[in-house]
Amino acid sequence: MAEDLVLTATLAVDLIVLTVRNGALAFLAVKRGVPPFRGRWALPGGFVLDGEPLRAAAERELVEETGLSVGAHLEQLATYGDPRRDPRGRVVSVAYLALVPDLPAPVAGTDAADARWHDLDAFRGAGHRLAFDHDQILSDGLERARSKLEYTSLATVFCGDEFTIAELRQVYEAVWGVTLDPRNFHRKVTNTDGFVEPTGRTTARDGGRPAQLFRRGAIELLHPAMLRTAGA
Amino acid sequence: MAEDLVLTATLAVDLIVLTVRNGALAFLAVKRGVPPFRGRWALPGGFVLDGEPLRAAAERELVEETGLSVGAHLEQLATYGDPRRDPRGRVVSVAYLALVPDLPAPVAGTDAADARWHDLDAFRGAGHRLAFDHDQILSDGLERARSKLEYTSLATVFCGDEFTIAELRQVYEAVWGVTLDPRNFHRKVTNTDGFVEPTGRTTARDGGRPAQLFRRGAIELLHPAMLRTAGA
DNA sequence: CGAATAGTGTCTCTTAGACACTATGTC
DNA sequence: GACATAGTGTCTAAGAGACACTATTCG
Repeated sequence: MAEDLVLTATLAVDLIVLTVRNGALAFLAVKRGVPPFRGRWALPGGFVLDGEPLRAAAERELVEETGLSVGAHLEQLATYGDPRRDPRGRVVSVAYLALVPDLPAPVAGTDAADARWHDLDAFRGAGHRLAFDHDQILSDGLERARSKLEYTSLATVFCGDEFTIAELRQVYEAVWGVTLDPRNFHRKVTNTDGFVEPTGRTTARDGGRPAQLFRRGAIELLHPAMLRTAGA
Repeated sequence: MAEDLVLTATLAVDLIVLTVRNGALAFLAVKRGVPPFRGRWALPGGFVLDGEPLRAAAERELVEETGLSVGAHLEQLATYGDPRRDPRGRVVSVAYLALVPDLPAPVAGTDAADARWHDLDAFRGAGHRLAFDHDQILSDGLERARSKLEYTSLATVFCGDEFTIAELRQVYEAVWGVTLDPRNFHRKVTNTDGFVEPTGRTTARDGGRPAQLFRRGAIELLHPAMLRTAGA
């Protein structure tokens, strides 16, 4: 292996930030203010700095580009290193997946012309294309999120600190694109030890019988798993 | 973001190559022939070349260092980018996980003093430590393999082209470190459409009643999943 | 009151797991 | 024959899903 052939690449991080807004799955995008792909929507992200851990770079870039901070859940997704994925040269990007509750509107940072939440189905239905290979990255992140809802209690990170069972169900319905039976869902969630814990308080924000409020339980893995089967 | 602070890192790939030998889970290691960590066991891997896709680098390094080629299954695992993970400087490593059938002994390449299969439990039981952060990478790969056996048909890639149900069961037992009921396992596997397909041939290599031989089926995802619960 | 949402009871079907039993080879 | 491994039958318990029913609010 000749030393002069060894690659020194520019390292970037990109973020798939998912949330549930108005019952629909949404992701965070920034409109590029500089070339390449100027004016196109892209995932938030940017270059890793010298001496900076990858995860720290992801957190920093999110704040810089959108004014939001992650808090809830941030995990590494995958690394994208196709030699031609960036027209500027060899840029290898480590993608991170963040799942967050319904946050305020983002504020575009210096390199961005705009930043906002996009309803995922609407964005794709309109035929929009993200910059670089970000459509692929977004798809991979979405698939990771969908499958993690099955066997972990991660759905709770989409909710606020206190939430009703119905709100939690709407998370599953939005992420999986299915309709679940509210009664069976309620029993399943409340019977799984450690999934959610009652706070003792109630809310009537939905107009019917007041619902109990819950918070995240201690467990991370669900036994048995939630099933992605569609209901009525 | 000042341009002079942007990181240009050296990119590497490392491989966790797992197989089942003599009923035990084993991984492939090379003894380092050059500093740093000279003389220590490490995962096979090396630097990505200019213009080379990451996955191609993983395949190339495996052949160069051990004479083995992957064939069966190779997937990206995670990327390790701690600024101090390599004493030579900032080296970011993309780890790949390979699952292979029982292959011949590896042959050490030019940079390696030795290359061989290590029984995983014996290696750890003896208190050996891999170079760099490779213990962590190995653990992560192992955990990925363990969980993927649950919900995919990947266990079959540990077997040869034709295998008996008992051989497939031994894969699960070795990877999960449990004992499974042969009768229930047999029924479960053969009743899951597309998991394995009968070849019509039999073998008597284990001294009892001849067993039917099967090959991999078409499906990739198992419904319902295999459960990691220990049997008698 | 009706409408709406929260939550429980209960039935059926499928599957996991335990394990008795039968089948077919070698020695 | 004994022994070993392959494979089937059957029972029980638990969970998924369907859905009738009760509970508690608002207007």
